[in-house]
Amino acid sequence: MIEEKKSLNFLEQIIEEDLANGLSKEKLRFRFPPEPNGYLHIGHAASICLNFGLGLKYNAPVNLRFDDTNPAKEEQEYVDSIKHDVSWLGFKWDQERYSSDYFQQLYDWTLELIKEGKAYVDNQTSEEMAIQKGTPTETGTNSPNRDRTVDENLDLFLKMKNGEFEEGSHVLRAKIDMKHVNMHMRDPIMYRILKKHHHRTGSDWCIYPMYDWTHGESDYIEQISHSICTLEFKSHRDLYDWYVEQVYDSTNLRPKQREFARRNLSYTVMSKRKLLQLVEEGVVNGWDDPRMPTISGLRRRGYTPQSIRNFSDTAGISKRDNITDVALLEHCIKDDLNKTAPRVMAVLNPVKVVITNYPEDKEEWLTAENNQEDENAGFRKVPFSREIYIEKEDFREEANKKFFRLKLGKEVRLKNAYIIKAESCVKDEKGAITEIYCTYDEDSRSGSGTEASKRKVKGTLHWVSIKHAEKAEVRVYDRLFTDEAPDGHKEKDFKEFINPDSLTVMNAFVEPSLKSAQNLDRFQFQRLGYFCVDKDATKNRLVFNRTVPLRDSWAKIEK
RNA sequence: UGACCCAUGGUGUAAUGGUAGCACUCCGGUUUUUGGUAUCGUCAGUCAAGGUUCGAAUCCUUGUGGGUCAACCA
Repeated sequence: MIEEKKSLNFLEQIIEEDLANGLSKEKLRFRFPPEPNGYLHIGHAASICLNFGLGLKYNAPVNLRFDDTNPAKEEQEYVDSIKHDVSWLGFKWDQERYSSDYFQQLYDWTLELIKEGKAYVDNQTSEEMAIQKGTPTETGTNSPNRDRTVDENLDLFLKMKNGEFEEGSHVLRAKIDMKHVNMHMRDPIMYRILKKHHHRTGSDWCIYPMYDWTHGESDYIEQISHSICTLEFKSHRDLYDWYVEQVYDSTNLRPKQREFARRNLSYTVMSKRKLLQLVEEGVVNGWDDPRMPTISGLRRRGYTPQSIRNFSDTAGISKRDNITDVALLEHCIKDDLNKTAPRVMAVLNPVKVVITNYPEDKEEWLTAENNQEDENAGFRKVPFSREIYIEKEDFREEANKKFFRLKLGKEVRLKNAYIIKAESCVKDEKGAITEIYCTYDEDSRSGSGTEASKRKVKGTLHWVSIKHAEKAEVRVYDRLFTDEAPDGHKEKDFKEFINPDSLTVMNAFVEPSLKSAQNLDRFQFQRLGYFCVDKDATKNRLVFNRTVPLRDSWAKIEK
């Protein structure tokens, strides 16, 4: 047996190294730490798949921790949607935690720090403090309040906590080093006054800890072995370590922050701010608009959890800036749906075909295979009659040999039905074809086993019987932006690249078996693509979203 | 005029001192009652220059290019 060794990404290598250096496997613990102030997107999915993937790989617990230290922006609604998205992706967290669970512990530790002379209250304006902070190339200068006595600091901090000061008037700062080369180490703010209602702690607090003071300590409290975040936090690592050092007890594990590059996707934007802009300005119809790269958008678009997980695994993890081709994501969903989606027939752009030698009042229910990629998928019945719809693009009066479809005097196979030959057509005053007259070969019924049924004809078309067809609204989506990196242009706003044709609504006809389709049911409309039922559908109105089209090599030949 | 991070085909990633591999995309062949799928194949890469070494994508130096860092955001 050949043991194929799968290569490790750089984070797994770090973990393996730690294990080799004596860290016991039981101590491995991870977390996914979203801030509940927005919806998750495909970039978050990369982080979710990474952290939960490590949990699965090492059989280690993974906490879902909401980083809720800013009551001004955070809401229960986001907590709910995040939990839904993570579950939908198929991951199970060990514990559901909130940074706000640790407010008291953080406060107690802060008192200790103040007593040790490692933190002080500053009541300058933010402008004054910003000036003293210096720049990346110039060192900072000390605050005039830096040398307050411990008693003074304790007293002022207590007053901050008790709500005796106005918002913005005082902050608590860690006393580190205003000349430090890393700006985050220049006496960072630990607490600010915010007299706001918190979604979990209500009005218990009017001081709230900042991210840096909270995150590492939360990791420490939960004993997270590897705290994985994106690269922009790299320079926070010094501070993360400094804070953890203040409370670290050597009988415990010291968490380790490591950073990876966030995942970018071509032809879209990923920042919460820009996504929000698209929603607020009505470019899209909400966070779950199927054109959005949000998890909820992808879900509504018809993406499966498995396809998103496959995408994350295939795209991998590294430390370099990247723009992953959206074609890879599309490949992953096609690959998944090809194996699982039932095939059905739908005509998006219909033209009427009359089969002149088929009896007026006859109808047949023909047998159709649900999915030839899945032998357990079974069969269904599809009605056939004298008048059917086919796609307009599937007929031409004349065409060259490369056109395998219907043309005058030539034959094609109707999928699961008969071979027909086009005899004539009718056009309106503008020259558009309105009706096609065909004859059929009665002996050629699919699956009948006759000689005629086995005849090789080059083209096979999908169709629906007019009198049995269901009407359906079909929403055909294209990429939201016309540029591969819409926010990668310094001189141009990303909205200049919005694709005006990202949504086309079509009035389609679908086979009757689709009448009972439920929200999120996924299908392959044969020869067209993968589609799923949209939440806008009702009992009396079918609505489908096109998830992704099938590969279309004919379109290429045509060019 | 700083510190730190990064640099492998068009894209995303492997190879951690010993044959530059995989996936996507593109292009072509075969099969096909989906111009789908499957399958076979083609094109295509180590940022540059030095150095160390029998041997460098890998180690060192210097460049070049890209990114990050100065919210009472996370």
